[in-house]
Amino acid sequence: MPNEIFLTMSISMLNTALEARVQAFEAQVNLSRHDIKVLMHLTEPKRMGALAEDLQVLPSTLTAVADRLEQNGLLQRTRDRQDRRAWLLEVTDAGSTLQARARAMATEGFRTLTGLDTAEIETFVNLMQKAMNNMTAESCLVEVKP
Amino acid sequence: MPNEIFLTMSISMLNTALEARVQAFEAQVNLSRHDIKVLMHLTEPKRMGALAEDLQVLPSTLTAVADRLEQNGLLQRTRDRQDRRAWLLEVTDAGSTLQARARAMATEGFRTLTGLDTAEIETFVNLMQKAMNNMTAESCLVEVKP
DNA sequence: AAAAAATGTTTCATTTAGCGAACTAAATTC
DNA sequence: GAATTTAGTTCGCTAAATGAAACATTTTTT
Repeated sequence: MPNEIFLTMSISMLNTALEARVQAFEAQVNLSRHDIKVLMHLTEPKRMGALAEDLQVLPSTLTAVADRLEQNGLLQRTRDRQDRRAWLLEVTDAGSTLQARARAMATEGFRTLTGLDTAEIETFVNLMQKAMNNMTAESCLVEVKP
Repeated sequence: MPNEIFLTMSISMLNTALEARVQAFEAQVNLSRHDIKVLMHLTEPKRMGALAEDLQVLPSTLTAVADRLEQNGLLQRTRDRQDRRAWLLEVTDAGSTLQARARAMATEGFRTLTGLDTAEIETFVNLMQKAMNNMTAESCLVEVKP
């Protein structure tokens, strides 16, 4: 099996396992794992469109998610002063608290699941940083559009 | 941001991007990307239950997928001689051909998307091998069950 | 040996998540 | 100023997954 295929399949399986581990947390915070994932991507205030791009979904997909997170007091929508069509999504204090809990859980989960040590994790980070840079700089993502 | 969080998010984004690249192929072969993913996991004959475990879904999820792949002549179901309740899924010649095409496409896609060179890919494989071994040996996957 | 429990897969109703066209309002282009 | 494009929402639709129940078979218990 070519290395790239092994990696593609392994990445998928690891991703699935990491997402599955969010299951217990879902019940605790009354959010779906997709909602949690969206919240975790809000490391800074972002426009709906930019967030959709990050997550590679259509903006219409995020409307309901933003509604739920807003209703749960975890984020707030504010108009972008530079373009009154646009909304900025910003995490609230409650949202930050939840993000911190989710990060702690995910950090521990990642280690438990993969069994990688600190040096290996740093190597992994270097590889993924290069991959992420390549994905964005080269604009070789498949653009999500209708 | 802790390394583990960066990795968790990057793995998710890379996985999404890899899956998105299957889109053109879907139209060519008249299968959904989920069907293609299931087919690609059949590197050897497997039981429905084992395949479900690999993919971390319930067996009921795979019934319709197996139906479509069988109807397309890409796999066949045979009874497991060791347990007549169980079905073995085995890729047909046509299925192997499609797998080969998908592998070629995914191999090229992986390189293009990540920009990683051969040495980096080998490092990545070592890390992922350790992670996969840990995931299965430690039985620390969240068991998928109703 | 018979009965009970467990397992493997399917069926089918339900839920969830995403798409995509159409819409409104705002910005940009001509 | 008018036409075109963009940002996000609405809403109908589809696909994918769950999960309980059913059936057949196997395994375990009595």
